[in-house]
Formats: sequence, structure tokens, C-alpha cells
Amino acid sequence: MILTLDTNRECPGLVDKFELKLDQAARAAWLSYVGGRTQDEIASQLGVSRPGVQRLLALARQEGLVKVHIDHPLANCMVMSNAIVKHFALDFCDVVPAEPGATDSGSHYLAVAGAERLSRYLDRGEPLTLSLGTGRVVRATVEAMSRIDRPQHRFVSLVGNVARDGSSNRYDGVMVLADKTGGERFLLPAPVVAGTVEEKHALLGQRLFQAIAEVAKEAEAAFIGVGRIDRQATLFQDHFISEAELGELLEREAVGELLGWPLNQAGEVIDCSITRRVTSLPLEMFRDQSLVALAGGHDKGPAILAALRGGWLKGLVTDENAARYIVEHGIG
Amino acid sequence: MILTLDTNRECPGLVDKFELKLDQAARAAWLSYVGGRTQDEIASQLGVSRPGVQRLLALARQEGLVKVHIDHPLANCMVMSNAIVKHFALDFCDVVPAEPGATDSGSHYLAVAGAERLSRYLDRGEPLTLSLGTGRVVRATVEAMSRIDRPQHRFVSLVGNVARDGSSNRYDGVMVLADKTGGERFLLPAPVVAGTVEEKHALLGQRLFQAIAEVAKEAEAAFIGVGRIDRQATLFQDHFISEAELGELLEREAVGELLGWPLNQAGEVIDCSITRRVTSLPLEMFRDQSLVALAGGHDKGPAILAALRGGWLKGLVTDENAARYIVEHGIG
DNA sequence: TCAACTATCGATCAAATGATCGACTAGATC
DNA sequence: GATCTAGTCGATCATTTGATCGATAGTTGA
Repeated sequence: MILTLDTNRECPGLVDKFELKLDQAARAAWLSYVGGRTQDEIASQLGVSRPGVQRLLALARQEGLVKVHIDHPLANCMVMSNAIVKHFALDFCDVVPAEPGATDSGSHYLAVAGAERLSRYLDRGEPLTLSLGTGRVVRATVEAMSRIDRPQHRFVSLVGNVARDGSSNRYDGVMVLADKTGGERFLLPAPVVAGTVEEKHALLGQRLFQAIAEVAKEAEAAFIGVGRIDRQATLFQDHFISEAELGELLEREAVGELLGWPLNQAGEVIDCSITRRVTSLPLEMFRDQSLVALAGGHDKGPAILAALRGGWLKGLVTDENAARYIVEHGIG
Repeated sequence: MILTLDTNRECPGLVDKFELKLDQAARAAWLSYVGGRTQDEIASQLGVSRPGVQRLLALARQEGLVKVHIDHPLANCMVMSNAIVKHFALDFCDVVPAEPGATDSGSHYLAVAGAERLSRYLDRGEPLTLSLGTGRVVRATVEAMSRIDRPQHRFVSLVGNVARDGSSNRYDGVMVLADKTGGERFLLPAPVVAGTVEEKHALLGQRLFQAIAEVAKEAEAAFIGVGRIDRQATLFQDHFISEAELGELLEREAVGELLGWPLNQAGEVIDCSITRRVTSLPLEMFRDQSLVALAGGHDKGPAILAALRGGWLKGLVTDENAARYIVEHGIG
């Protein structure tokens, strides 16, 4: 004889017992979650002991009788945030809602969320070393920060603030942040990608460069952007890499970059001619730091996913669109 | 200038502040109710203090962001039960689901629910006096009781167990209950409605009658049925009242009866020729007892509602159909 | 029929929650 | 610009909740 779950008149003994318990569980759940009674009240109302109510509530949750819905656009973000944190073993993942009338890449929400994370570090009284990457979002993030007096902190830029033409970027993120806090600033006197391998080694050999690298190594956290690898890539648009080199990267199936280091779909650093000219500190260095990526937009999805898969990141601040891509392609 | 609640670009100061707080509240609510985190975890994740999380959660609930749904047929019953308890100031109200393949009046669920309430009294060790009315549901309720050894309890019948033809009802609820518990039984040697006013006074004058009434007055609780007043009424079907008397009751807008006492829509006892022949103890006597009504079915709705409106009841065991009638006509 | 095992139940304690209170900050008013 | 007020924030305590453990009863198998 097969046990069925519906109210079967033929074999009332077993089924009804469970059904009855479920009924009680539903009652208890209603009184608790909807009615807002305490477990003691429910116990006396249902005529069972308080631990009994406990068990009924546990049963109700376990059997999926209790459905909670958060009626707010952010609820969806939270679902994805949760999934991403769990799947990629992050410390945190902030997903901001897709801004209604925003452009592809520049979301103000993203900057605010990033600024909030940044503030969490800066608020502290003890001296702190923090490093910053480049990217529109990193820049917008530090700009979204409100002024706060923290002269004890130190800020290091992880990628050179020297453009291809040799000009220094006056408004590097580190500059803005140091201005807003009164902290110390350490700028890397180099381009992201050196012109030649020799140039790279010359740079790396400089005492100043090494001193700054030392400071960066002491940083507790790094806030960086995530770059795409395609014709819209910052690396290409800013002429750090040539069209031919872009082609090489695409051929090697690069989908994103972190501090100039190209990554494939699995998140592994691709060893190629460009890699040998990248002046940034090696990604391995950040394994025991909090590497936080700030990036959003559906188009950035593959790049962010690669960074996640590589296990480089400890934290992620992104938006609904990128999160959806990541969940669909990287988890679902 | 009028403040609007949507994201208004023109006046970002005030609105955005509230929106931002609501966003945080939604996040906190999600983490708490869906994610199952503790408030401490949420606090560190959101970067606020624990009391802050408390306030956010309170806000989320207050703003209706949190929707809880109990996925079980009983959820609906609980909603109505709650409404009835509150509106009529009852101690309790049990609403059982409408039994799928049940007849109008005889629901087994109702009897089980009634038996459960009854057990709550009987379980006690201290001697207890309980009185019982008549009605199919009362009868089914005591029959649904499992045997339990309680010789210290006393059971009194509130309405006569003598039919119009003088025959005694062998299976009065009190008999069954006394049999099942081993308790003492007190039966009223009278019909519900006496043949004449004189007969009533003769009955009321009997020492036995008075002795039993005394016991009934000591009762802690009374479990009674609720009668309809129409051609299907038990009073009429069992020939306690004539067709003419039924007509009189209907003319006086009687909609129900409690222990033979006819009630109008407002729940007031109607003073008429029948009232003067009812032998039952006056309803006022039960004001300081727990008067529990057992009755269900859509057709009983008006009668039960009248009893509730009169404020006679302390407890009610009913079914979904009657409860719906009560909520719709008496509360909604 | 007895024994052993298992499932259930209630007492106890630690953790989490809700609420109150005082202090502080920002905004308003004079 | 000073002071007042209202609103917010965080420390503390009472209450509520969750979990573990021992006990008990019911059941199953020998």
C-alpha cells in the first residue's frame, strides 16, 4: 500500500496525523508571523507547551508554509547579492537597483554604494592604508564621499596616473580622496602599460616605484574597477594597447581586466605580450588584502564574472544589470 | 510646494532622504526575514548599530514592505478567527476549514475542534463543574472526546432531556461525557419549553430542579449549541413550539436561540409568549461563566452573529462558512 | 511479554530581540 | 549668532526566542 499525501479516507491513521500536525503548524505560524503573538500566547491558545510551538513553527518553515515577500525593488537585488556572496565566497556584495534614467556605465547609485563601503574603512580612527585602482566608478565613488578629517590614513594608487602622452592626471582618485580626508597620497609615476618590456623593467627598478609598491603591500583594502576587453575597453580607448594587441587579447579569449591584467573566462591571468608590459602590482599580491571591485552595467557582466571566478575579489559593489548577468551565467 | 512621494529630481533633499532610509529598511528586512540573518550580522553588514537595524525593521513593517503569507487552507480561517475574537471581545474563536464533502450542519472537524476545547477543561486535575447544552454539534463534540479518567468532575445539562412526549433522551451529551470520564451527571428533568406557563413554574419550583440549577450556577464553563429560528429550527422540528409560535418568533424578528431563549438581530432576548415557557436558566446567569458556543454552517450564521452581538459568548467554535458570514455581515 | 529502540515532550540555558532612556546633533527661530 | 526644539542615535535591561539535554511514552521486534 502506498501512502498518499491527500486526505485519504481509506488509511486515516498515518496521513491524518501528519495533516493534523501541519494544521497546527499553520495555525501557529499564522498567529506568530501574521498575528504577531508571542510563543507563550500561542502555546496557551493552542494548548501546547512553548517548546511545542517552537517545533510547530520550525515545521511550518521547513514545509514551506511561511512565505515572506519584501515589497520593494531592492528585494530582487538582495536575492542576487546573497547568491553571489555565497557562490563566490565573498565577504560582501552590494547590488544597487538599476537606475531608471541612467547611462550604461555611469550609475550614481553605484558610486553612493561604493562610497558607503569606503566610508566604513575611513571612519576608523586607527591609521589605515588603502589602495585605489582606476575606472569611472572608482572616480565617482571617491567623489561621492563626503569630507571627513582623517589625516592618519594613507592612500596609494595602484595604477599609474601617467597617461601615454606623459601627462599626469591631476584628478586621480587618490588625489580626491586625500584632499577630502587630509590623508597622505602615494601616486605611481607610471603608465598602466609600459611602452616596452624594457621600459617596464626600468620603471620597476626605480626606488620611488618600489617604495610606493611597499606602501601598497601594506594596504588593508583595495578599491578597483573592472575593465572590459573589447573596442570600448578603457585600455584601448586610452591608447595603452594598440588595435593589434586588442586583437591578440580577444584571440586569447580575454573577457576582462583587473589593474591591467587580462583575464580569461575562468578568471585566470592570460600570459601574453601585453602582460609583460603591465606595470601594476601582481594580482597575487592582493590575496591577503580585501580586493573590492566597483563595476556595473550589463556589458561589464562577463568581465566581473571572470574576476569572481578567478577568486580575486573579496567584495563587490555592482548593479542589478551586472548582477543579473552574473547570476544567470555564473550561478544559475 | 507640495511634497510628492516619488523620486522627485526637483527637491532631492527631503524625499531622497526618506527613500534612502526605506531602501536600507528593505535591505534589512530582506536579510532578516528572507536571509535569516541575526540583527547583529545585519548591523555589521549595513554598517549601522543594532538598535538602528531594529528601527529599520520596524519601519519596514510599518510601511508594509514585509508581506507574510501562510500557504495553508487554515490561513484564511485564522484571519477570520482573529477578526471575530477582536470585534466581539471573545476569549477564543476556533474556525475550522469547511469540510470538502460534508453536509450542511454536521462537520466532523467542528466536533474535533470542540472536543479539543473541552479537553482543555477536562485535563485538569482539580474538580470541575461543566454544563452542556444541546444540539447536534454538542453531541458530536462529546462523542469525539477520547476516554479520560476524571471522576472528580461534574457535568450538568442545561436544557431538559425530556422530549415533548415525556420520553427521556438516553444519549444526552452529559450522559456520554459522564460515561467517558467517570464523572458525576446532573440531568434536568424537564423539556426545553414547558407546555404552559403554569407547567414551567411547577417545574421551576421542584427541589430537584432547583438543586440542579444550583450545580449549574457553579459551573465554570458551558458548552452550548446555537439554534436557528426558521422552519428548520430544532425547537420547531422537535415540536417544542408550534407553527403559530414559530410565526410569532419570526414576526418579532428572532434570528436565533441560545438554550431556548430567542434572540433578535442585536442579540437581545425577545420577550414573548414562548419566552415565558422556557425552562432554561436565564442567560444572564452565564455572564460570569465561560459560555462557549459550538455551531457551524452558513445557515447558522445569522443565529451565531446574534449571539455574538448580544455579548453572551466568551468562546466560539465554528467553521469557515459561518465565520465568513459573521465577518461579512457583522464586521466588514 | 519483555526489552530495547525511537520518537516526542518539556525543563533549562544561551542567544537574540524589543523597548526604554539619556545624550547628542542638526535645524529652526529669535 | 545663540538658544531652543525636535529628531536621531546608541547603551542598557527585560522579554522573547532558539537549542540542547534528559526523561518518558509508545512502538517494534525478538
